[in-house]
Amino acid sequence: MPVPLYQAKAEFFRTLGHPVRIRVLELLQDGPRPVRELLAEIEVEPSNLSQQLAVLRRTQLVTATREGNTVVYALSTPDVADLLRAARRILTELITDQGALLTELRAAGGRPAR
Amino acid sequence: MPVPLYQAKAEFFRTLGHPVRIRVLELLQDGPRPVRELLAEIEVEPSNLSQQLAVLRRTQLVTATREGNTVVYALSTPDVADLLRAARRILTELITDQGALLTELRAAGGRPAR
DNA sequence: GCGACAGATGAAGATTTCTTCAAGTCGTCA
DNA sequence: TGACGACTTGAAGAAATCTTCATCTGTCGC
Repeated sequence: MPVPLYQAKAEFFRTLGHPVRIRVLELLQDGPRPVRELLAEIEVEPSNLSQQLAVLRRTQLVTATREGNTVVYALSTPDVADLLRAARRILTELITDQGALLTELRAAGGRPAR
Repeated sequence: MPVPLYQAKAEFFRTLGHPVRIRVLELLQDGPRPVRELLAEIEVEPSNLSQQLAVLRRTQLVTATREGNTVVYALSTPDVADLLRAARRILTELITDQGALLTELRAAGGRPAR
């Protein structure tokens, strides 16, 4: 094993661990988009967006194609969408659980635990 | 929106972005385990493992229960396993694609691209 | 109560990752 | 050809994350 698998996984998740990168991936779920459009929807400076796109390119999560004047980005595999869906599911669950716990605590008249 | 959703997602993925934490989650997929066992399977100092477990606890991905002498950790939801599976799928695909590309390049007699 | 484990926590220096700014590349159109 | 628009790249300071070490808490057996 050249690079331990669990380390590759960790790196992979770290790639997803950035708000701008997540937004890009979510936007690309609906199909390819030129940088210009990404830029219009994400509040960030062009050079910063470019840096984040570079990270996504390096890890092969997206592909970039020059089309004349502009550059179009796309997900390199639709599996990414599955992953984001799975993440959303967990996140939703964690958040509602937290909410439920909070409600329970308040109902019990308790002060914040611990 | 208190915390933008895409930021919560990013934080969530960042939590997964550490080799030790990934290994812990994978070990816990097969069921709850005491720290002692985790420590035996992961090469890391006790205090470091503890730090990483604390991160996982903070994000509610795992739960800890004291059982007399030892502390037992468990996944807080089986969805985590799904997520890891989805990640594994993408990773496998990316890696085989890379491998295929490499083979292709070599077959074409090319020197390493770029 | 004491001593010995099993873990957790706090703090600080070492690393990584982010953001930003200046400069660079590649097309397009006059 | 030259100027401009659309991105990209490199570099450096700022900020977040890691690792490690010393210390602390909770259990058990004596």
